[in-house]
Amino acid sequence: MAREAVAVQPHWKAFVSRRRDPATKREAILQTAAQLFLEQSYGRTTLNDVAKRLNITKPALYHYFRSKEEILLECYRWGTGLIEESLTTIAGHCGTGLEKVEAFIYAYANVMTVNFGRCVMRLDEGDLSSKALAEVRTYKRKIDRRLRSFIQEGIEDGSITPCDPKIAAFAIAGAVNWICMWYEPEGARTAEEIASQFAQTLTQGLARRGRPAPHPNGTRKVSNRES
Amino acid sequence: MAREAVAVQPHWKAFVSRRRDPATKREAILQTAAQLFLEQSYGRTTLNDVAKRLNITKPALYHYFRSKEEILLECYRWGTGLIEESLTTIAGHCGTGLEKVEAFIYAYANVMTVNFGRCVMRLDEGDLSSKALAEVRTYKRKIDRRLRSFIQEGIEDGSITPCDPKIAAFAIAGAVNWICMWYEPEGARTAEEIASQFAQTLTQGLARRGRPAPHPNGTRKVSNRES
Amino acid sequence: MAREAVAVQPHWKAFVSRRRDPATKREAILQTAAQLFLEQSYGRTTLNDVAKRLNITKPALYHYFRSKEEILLECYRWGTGLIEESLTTIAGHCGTGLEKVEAFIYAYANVMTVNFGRCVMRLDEGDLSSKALAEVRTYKRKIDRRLRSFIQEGIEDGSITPCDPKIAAFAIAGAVNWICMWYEPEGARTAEEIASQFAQTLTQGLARRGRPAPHPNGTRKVSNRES
Amino acid sequence: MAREAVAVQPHWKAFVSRRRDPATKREAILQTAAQLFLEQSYGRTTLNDVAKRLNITKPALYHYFRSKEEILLECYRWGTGLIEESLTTIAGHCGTGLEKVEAFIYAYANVMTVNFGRCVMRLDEGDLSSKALAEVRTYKRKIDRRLRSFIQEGIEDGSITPCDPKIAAFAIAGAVNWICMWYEPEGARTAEEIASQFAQTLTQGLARRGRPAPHPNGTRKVSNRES
DNA sequence: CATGAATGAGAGTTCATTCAT
DNA sequence: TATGAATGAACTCTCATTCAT
Repeated sequence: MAREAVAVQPHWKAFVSRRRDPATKREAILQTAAQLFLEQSYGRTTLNDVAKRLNITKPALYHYFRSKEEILLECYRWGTGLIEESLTTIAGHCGTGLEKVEAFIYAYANVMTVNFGRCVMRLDEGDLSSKALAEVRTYKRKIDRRLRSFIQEGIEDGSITPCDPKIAAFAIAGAVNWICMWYEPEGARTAEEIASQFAQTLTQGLARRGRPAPHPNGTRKVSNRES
Repeated sequence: MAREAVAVQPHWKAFVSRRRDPATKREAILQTAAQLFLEQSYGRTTLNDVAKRLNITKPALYHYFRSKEEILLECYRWGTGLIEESLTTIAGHCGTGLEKVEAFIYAYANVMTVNFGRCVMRLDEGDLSSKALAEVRTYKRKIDRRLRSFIQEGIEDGSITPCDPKIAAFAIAGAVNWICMWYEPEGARTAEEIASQFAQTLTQGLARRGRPAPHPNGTRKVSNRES
Repeated sequence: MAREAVAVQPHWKAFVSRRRDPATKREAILQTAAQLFLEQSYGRTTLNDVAKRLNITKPALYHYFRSKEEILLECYRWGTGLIEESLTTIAGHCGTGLEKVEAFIYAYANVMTVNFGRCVMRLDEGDLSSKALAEVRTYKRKIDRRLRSFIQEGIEDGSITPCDPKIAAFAIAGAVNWICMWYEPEGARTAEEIASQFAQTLTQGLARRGRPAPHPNGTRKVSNRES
Repeated sequence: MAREAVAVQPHWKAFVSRRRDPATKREAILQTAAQLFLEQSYGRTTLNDVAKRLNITKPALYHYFRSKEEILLECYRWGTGLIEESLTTIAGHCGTGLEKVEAFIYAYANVMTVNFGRCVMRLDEGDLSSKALAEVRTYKRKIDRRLRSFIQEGIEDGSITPCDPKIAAFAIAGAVNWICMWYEPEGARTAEEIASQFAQTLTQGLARRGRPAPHPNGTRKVSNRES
């Protein structure tokens, strides 16, 4: 993957020669910016930081992007693009609703471990202009709707326990989105391990199967749901 | 609760009289700041914004806080305080591990619907100085360990399916934390409804009980984990 | 006049004390800026130049004006204000059209010798935003219409030779506006001398009275107006 | 005239073929620059703007001109050249001083309707380096002296009313220079119409002939200058 | 105490100008 | 030759922070 290649060969190498593919340079800038945004927050990342890490000067960035915000927006676009891509693949595959949800969790979890994916969920939307915000919101809503539709399918085909698809989708999305907050590329678990464990936990639930659900007495308000 | 009172009586009223409890004023500032941080991001919120909304002047803020960052840090402290409080209550209660987890979800979900709680999870930690960051991280870690210990208890007392408590805790925490991203005080669902639905979904899982777990063949990457 | 007072006591003195009339300071800034705009052009005048000449710092200017352009616009407003003022006075006075035109020339010429007046005519309108430009244009058009109406009156009451009021107004306005280009406060002629000579030249014409006016017959370039 | 030809065939066409007279290209650049300087002011016109309108790249400009300022200076030179040209012609023609002044007005007015001429009078001299400024001032002074000498001649030969030639020259020059501010090539009046009307107004004056000059009593400040 | 005024440091952005190909 | 890429210098503007009253 290009991503890996770039990781191996640091981004600033894209700028050693003047005659290098501009698209490569553009991506190098985005990668670097995304990383810095995640490390220090968008607000504290200056264009100088970005430039310095790429061994170029600040105005050089303006050959590739019109403004700092455009860089931010492109990170969002790239990230949501990654997600949509896998969603489309999943939606096309046959399978029960539950299977689709599992596949969603798996794919999504993987995206959350790469910088662009993390940007989408971690960066503060308040830093986008209202126009850009609208665009990003549209992407996110599309993703959310997809997940809900999978759950709905599952309820209809009997693979998923009847529930409010909206809330269930939020729970799942939340769990998976959160990965971007604690995942560390150098950490003990691979992205795949995390992804499959998440699929397991969220679809099967925490409660032990084969015995009656426990009596939730004592827990103040938890709805009684046992048989 | 003070919080509710303040909501009814807007924060700036705390400053109408010179003879008002300084602690009240301090809290009013924090509440206002927290709200603005959530609305516009920390970076885009100026102390002028805060002051203006409170009908006071900027330097007046410096009577109550040493710096902008201190305000931010106090928001974090207040939010984590709310969480710890309920955790201690829960830990003291008897019950199975699963029950404790349920109670945790319920309590946590509620905290995520108030501004200070949302700040803890939504604001970008990159805006904290490294010292303050260390402090906040300590709080968060403590919360995370508590949740893991509940899960561990549950595994040991048989109420929870054997699993990696770390990952399970992340899944649950993620789902619940995410509430702060989409919850709207004026929305259709009350905080309590959300909380109990979440407890349900996360403990029981999505998959329908009483039938064999579905065959996830065909779904590209989902690891085959049953039988 | 305030203007004179300020000239005697240099503008930066307005800033020696922190507690000075803000309006005075605002005007001091405007005066200084106007002078610099005339000396170096708007584009080459930096806010630092303005600040330095006033012995204050750059951001202090932003206490009194929202932007550099606002300073420019205010110069225009002040200048056009001076003109309008005298126009209104003149219009009210009785007298033939020609007398009004003379009075106009006289008053206008005087305005062209003070900085704000010079700004109105010398600075490049291209440096105004389109909104501000519209405003300024409105002012200028009003002035122009006034002059034309005086000429029209004169034609009607017989004090002015029949002619196209539009062109005549342009000729007069041009001659007088141009003063701002060559007038030097320290120069040999006082503003009043200039003003009255102009009134003379423009109303009576260059040509010696008492002999027939020459024939400007349609001849394009140098008219051959023989013997 | 080259000027006309270029107007018909837009300037950028000069660059369609590589084998084109470099002088033609140089002029095309100047024409385009002059136009932009007049449209947007020198300060706001970037070399990119110029290049874009000519469909060439920015560094290409540097083949023909050493710097942006050189372009500006060349515009001035071209414009003053046009004026001098006609002045020499006029000076050579026999005729009274008044006739020469008329011819001057006529010729000058025409120059003020073409871009290079307008540049000379409209652009802010503050944008020139001091060296270039000195050069331009020399040109302008020469023109001014010429006009004054015509007036002086007229006074001596009796065709012009005795007056201060300096002031009179300023009045005339001002009126005519100002044309560059309001003249629009597409406007209702042709350059020639304007020119001859101006000659009329300025030489004959506004005041109606054949009756005594009016009594300017009542007009506040007008000096009483009649007998 | 509280405030209007002021500041220093730094951000994003622009642009004339020059390499390097 | 002619150009895309890069730069350095500068400018406007912002904001947390602190005097001075």
